[in-house]
Amino acid sequence: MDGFLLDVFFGERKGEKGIFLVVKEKKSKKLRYFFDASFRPYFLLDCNYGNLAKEGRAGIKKSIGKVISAISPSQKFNLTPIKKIIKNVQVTLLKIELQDPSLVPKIARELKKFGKIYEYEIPFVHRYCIDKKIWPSTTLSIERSSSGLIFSSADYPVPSLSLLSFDIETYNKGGVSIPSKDPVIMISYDSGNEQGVFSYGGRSDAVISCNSESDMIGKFCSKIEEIGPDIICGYNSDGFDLPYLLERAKRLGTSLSLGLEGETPKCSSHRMRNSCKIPGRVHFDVFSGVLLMRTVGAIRLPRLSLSNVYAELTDKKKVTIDKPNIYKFWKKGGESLTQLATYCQSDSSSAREIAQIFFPLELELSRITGLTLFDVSRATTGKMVEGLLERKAYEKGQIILPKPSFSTISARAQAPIEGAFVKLPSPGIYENIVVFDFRSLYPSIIISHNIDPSTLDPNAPEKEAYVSPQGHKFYKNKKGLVPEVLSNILKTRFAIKKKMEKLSADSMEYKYLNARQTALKILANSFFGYFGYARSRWYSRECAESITAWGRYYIKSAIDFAEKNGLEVIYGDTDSLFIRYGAGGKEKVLKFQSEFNKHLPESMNLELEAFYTRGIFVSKKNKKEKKGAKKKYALIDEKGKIKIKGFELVRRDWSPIAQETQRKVLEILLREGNIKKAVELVRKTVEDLKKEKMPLEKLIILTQLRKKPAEYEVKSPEVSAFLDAKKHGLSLPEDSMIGYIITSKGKTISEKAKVAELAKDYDADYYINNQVLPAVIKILGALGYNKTEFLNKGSQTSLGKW
DNA sequence: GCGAGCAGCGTACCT
DNA sequence: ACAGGTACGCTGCTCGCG
Repeated sequence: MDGFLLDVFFGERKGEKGIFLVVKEKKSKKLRYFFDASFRPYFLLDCNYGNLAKEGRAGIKKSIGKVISAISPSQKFNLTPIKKIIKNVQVTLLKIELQDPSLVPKIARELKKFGKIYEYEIPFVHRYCIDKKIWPSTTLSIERSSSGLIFSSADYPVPSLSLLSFDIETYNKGGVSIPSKDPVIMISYDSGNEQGVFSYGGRSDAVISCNSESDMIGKFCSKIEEIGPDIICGYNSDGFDLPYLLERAKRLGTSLSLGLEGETPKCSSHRMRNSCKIPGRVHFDVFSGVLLMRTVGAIRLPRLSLSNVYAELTDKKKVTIDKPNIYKFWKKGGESLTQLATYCQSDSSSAREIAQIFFPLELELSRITGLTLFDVSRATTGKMVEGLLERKAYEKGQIILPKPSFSTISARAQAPIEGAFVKLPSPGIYENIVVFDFRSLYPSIIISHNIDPSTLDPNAPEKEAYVSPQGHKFYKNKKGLVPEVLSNILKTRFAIKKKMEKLSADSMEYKYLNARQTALKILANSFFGYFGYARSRWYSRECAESITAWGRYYIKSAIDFAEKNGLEVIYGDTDSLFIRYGAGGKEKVLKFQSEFNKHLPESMNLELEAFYTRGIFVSKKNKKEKKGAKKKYALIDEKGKIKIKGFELVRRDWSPIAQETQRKVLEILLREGNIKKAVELVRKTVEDLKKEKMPLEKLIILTQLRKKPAEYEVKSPEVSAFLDAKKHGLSLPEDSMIGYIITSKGKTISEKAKVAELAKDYDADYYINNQVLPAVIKILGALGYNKTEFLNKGSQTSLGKW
C-alpha cells in the first residue's frame, strides 16, 4: 500500500497497545491506521561486553528481573550485542530490549552499576521512526509481514492535505470561564470549502441551532467526521479549546470524537505547556507556529493575540467583539447572537488563514528533521536539531549522546562562552555607506573548520588539524557529524535557491521551495546555538567557543583589510561591516570585497548587503564619555527605504508618542537633512504634551512581566501598576503584558504608574523629560545640535534639563 | 535628613 | 528551555554634607 505518513503515535486503541501509524492512502485518499506491536523499546549498556563473563550476564538479568517483577511481572526482555561508535571508537554494547517503553528509563537506571547506559531517553515514537528508517510527512509503501510492518520508499508527490480550523466561545459571566461550570456556548469551523457555527439557546439564521451543549458538541463532532480533515487547527487550541471541550464532554457524559474512527483527543501537560493529540489526524496549534516565527525573528509583536497576528500577517483587520460581554451576546439571542456567530466564525477563518501560511514551513521542517508534524510544530529549534542529529548519528552507527544531568546543565549555564565582536561606532551622520556581511557566518565556520565534538582532539598533530584562535584542534580528515549534516543542509538550500530563480514567485513550485529553503535556513542557524545550549546532547564548550572565536577573527580580518585599503569602517556587529565611501568609492569597496574574498576558505563569503545614502549613529545616553552606542542605527538606502535598528522606536517599552516623535525626527534627518524642521517638530510635540491634550493611548508603555509579581526584588513601574490594578479588582493574568501610563498622582514613577484602563490623566513633565526628549536628544546631538541651542530657542520649563 | 551618584535589576533589543 | 553582546530606565542603596 502506498501512502503519506501523516503521524506516528504510541497508544492504545481497541485493546491494542503499541505504535500506530496514520497514513493517507494514495488510492482512496483516505486516512487509516496501521498498527505495529512488533517493535521493542530498548536501551544500550556499555558493560565491557567482550570480557563479560557468564556471571556478569546473569547479574544483569537478575537486576532486570527484579525491577520487572516489582512493576510488571509478565514483561519479557531480551539481551543482544550491538556495535556502536563512541568517540570514534567502535565498541560492542549490550542491547536490552523490553516490552513497555515506560520501563526503559527505570531499568536503565537500575543497570547503571554495570556500566554506562545509553539511548534510554529517546522518545519511543522517534526511536521507532529512526530504527525503521521512516520519515514522517513523506510518502512510503507499507507491507504487513508476520514480523510487523515493512517499509520502502514510494516515489510520489506529497498529497494535498485538508485543513479544518475551529474555535469555541464559552460562557464568561464570572470573568474568566471555568470549564467545571461554564458551558461552551458556540463552536465554529472552517474547512476552506465549508464554514459553520453551532450554538444553542437563542435563535439566529447565522447559527445551526442545537438543543443543548452536548447536542452541539455531538453535531460538531459529526461534522468533523463527515468532512474528515487531515489537519485540525485552532489558535491556542492546545492551551484552551481542546482541554476545555474535553473537560465539558467529560462532565456532560458525552464523547468528543474528533479523531479518526471516533477517537477522542488526548491532552497532556509537559513543563507548563499543554499539548493535545487528536488520534488519526494532526492537531496543529497555530499559536505554536507563531511562537516559532517569533524565535526566528520573523514576527515581532507586543501581544501575540489572534487579531494582532492576523493583522500583521495579512494586513487585514479581524472582526472583534466586546469580549467580557460574550455571554450577554449569547443570552440576548437574535441580532446579538448573529454578531457573536460572526465573531466566532472569523476566529476560525483567520486561524485557518494563518495556519495555511505556516503549514508549508512546518511540513518541510517535519520532512527535514524526521520529527512528526505534531512534534515539530510544538518543538523549539533545539529540539529540531536534536531530532535530526539523533537520526543522523544512528545512520552513521554513532551513539546518540545522553541528555545532560541537572548538575551538568547548571554547571554549563554558569560558564557562558565568549560571543561575537561588535565594533564601537563614532556618533554622527554619514553619507554613502555600504554594508557587507558574511552570510551564514557560523554555519560556514563549522563546515570549513570541521567543528564537531568527534573531531575535537587536543592531541591532534597541528598539520592534520584546524587550530582555532584559542588553540582547539579539529581533525581535517574524518568529517564530523554536525559539519556533515550542516553542509548537506547548506548545499540543498543553495540548490533550491538556484531553482527558485527560474520560477515565478506565485507558482506552487516556488512556494513549496520557498518553504523548504526557509526550513533549511532555520535549522542551519540553530546548530551553533545547540553546541552552546546547556541542555544539549551534543553540547561542546570547545566547539561553541571555537565558532565564535573564528567569527571574531574573520570579522576583524575584514575590518583590518578594509582599513589597510584606505577605507573607513564605521561599524560592525558579529558578521557585518559598515563602510563609508567617498566620491567614486563604489568601485573601491567592491574591489575590497572581491580581494578579501580571495583570502577566505571556500565555503565562506563576504557579501554585499546594500548601499545606503545616509546613516545616523548616536552616542550612548547618560554616560560622561561620549562613546557611540552599539546596536543602534538608522539607514536610508538608495531607493529611500529606511532601516532602523535598536532605537527606542523599535522597542515596545517606550510610549507611542516618544516612538512617533523619534521616527519623524529620524525620517526628516535621513530624507531631508533638515535639522530645523526636526527641532520644530519636537518643540510642537512638547507643547502638545504640556497642554495635556495628548490622547492617553499615545502614552501607554508596554512591558512584559516575565516573573510572578511577588518574585520581583525591585518594585518597577510595571509591577507597581499591576499590583494597583489588582487592588482595584481588575483581573490581569500574571506573566502577561502590562500597558501602563505615568499619571500625575504620586511621588515616584512607580507610584504614578497605573494600568491604561485605570489612568485618568498623565504626567506631562514625565513624558516630556523622560520619554520624548531622551528619544530625540541624542539624535539631534549627533548632528552637532547642542542643548544651549535648544534652550535659547526652546520653550522654558521642560527643556531646562537639557 | 537629604540629594547625588552608582550598582544592580530587569526588559527588550541586535546578530 | 538555541547563543552572547548591548543599551538604558528605574529602584534602592551608600555616601558625604549639614
